[in-house]
Amino acid sequence: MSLDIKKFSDVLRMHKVSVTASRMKIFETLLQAERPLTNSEIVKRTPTVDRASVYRNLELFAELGITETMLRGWTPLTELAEPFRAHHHHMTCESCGRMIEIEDHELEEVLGSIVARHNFKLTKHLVELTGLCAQCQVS
Amino acid sequence: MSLDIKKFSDVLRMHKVSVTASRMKIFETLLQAERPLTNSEIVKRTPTVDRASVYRNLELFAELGITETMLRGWTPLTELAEPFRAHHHHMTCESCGRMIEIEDHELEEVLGSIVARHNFKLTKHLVELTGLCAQCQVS
DNA sequence: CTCGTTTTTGCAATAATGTCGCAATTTTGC
DNA sequence: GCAAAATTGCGACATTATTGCAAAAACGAG
Repeated sequence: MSLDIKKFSDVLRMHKVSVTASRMKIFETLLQAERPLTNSEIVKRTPTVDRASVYRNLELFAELGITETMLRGWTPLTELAEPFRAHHHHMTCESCGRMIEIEDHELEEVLGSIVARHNFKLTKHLVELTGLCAQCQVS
Repeated sequence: MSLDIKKFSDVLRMHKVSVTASRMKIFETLLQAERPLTNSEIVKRTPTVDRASVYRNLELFAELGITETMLRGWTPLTELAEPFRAHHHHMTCESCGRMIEIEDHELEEVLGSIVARHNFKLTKHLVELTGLCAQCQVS
């Protein structure tokens, strides 16, 4: 059994929710995804799991912090979060749709200081940059 | 006529799209909103405008940069962007739902340098912080 | 392993949300 | 004003999401 799968079932157990075949399927779908997916893509890619169960579990995953959600236009996209995926943000090209992952220490620090200033306790954060990539600027 | 309304119609004319009553209504709804709204809230708050027209125009507004969209859970929320609203980001309390607006020069600079490093040309960006506010941490 | 309990699932019905084509209306530029 | 172009409302439809409930699966104690 892959390490990720084991980590995943541990997280479920840790929160005292059952480890079921449906949850495994959905998790594997996200694990194998080449990019963040829409809800309906996830539904389509887990044909053995009923639509309702997919939704119920995606909501659960979000609550447990297993997944993160971002926005493309008006469509929410979901991908795995830490520790299944390294922490990162996204920079999306409006023209070609390419999505670059961003990891930046300084950014994280600035965010930390903003939060501290307001006495917030941060549980998650999302940064989305949108524009034109180098190629699409010239062509 | 309010200054915002005038600015709004100027933006429309500048992009050579018609200034219509529907667009005005939708814009006013956003202008009067006390917080970012979901699509269906906007539909409900503009009863004289057909659902389809609301959607078509919200899409137009987003293209023209009149509005910005962010995510609450899986639900996209829309609010006015610059110049109708000062540029800002959001910090949301998970417990009480309160949304604090963030404005931070250093943050903008770091984002700028990240973008430059990748030769992107930025058209917009979004920062969403989620956690517990000072009050909810103690209680 | 087996049993009783609890949780989760699938199903089916239904609600909510979003999209599309088209004729009628409104806006625009002249 | 008037003709052309853009936009709207309407209605039908497609897609997406939610809910109640009985059946099935997972759990944990013994």
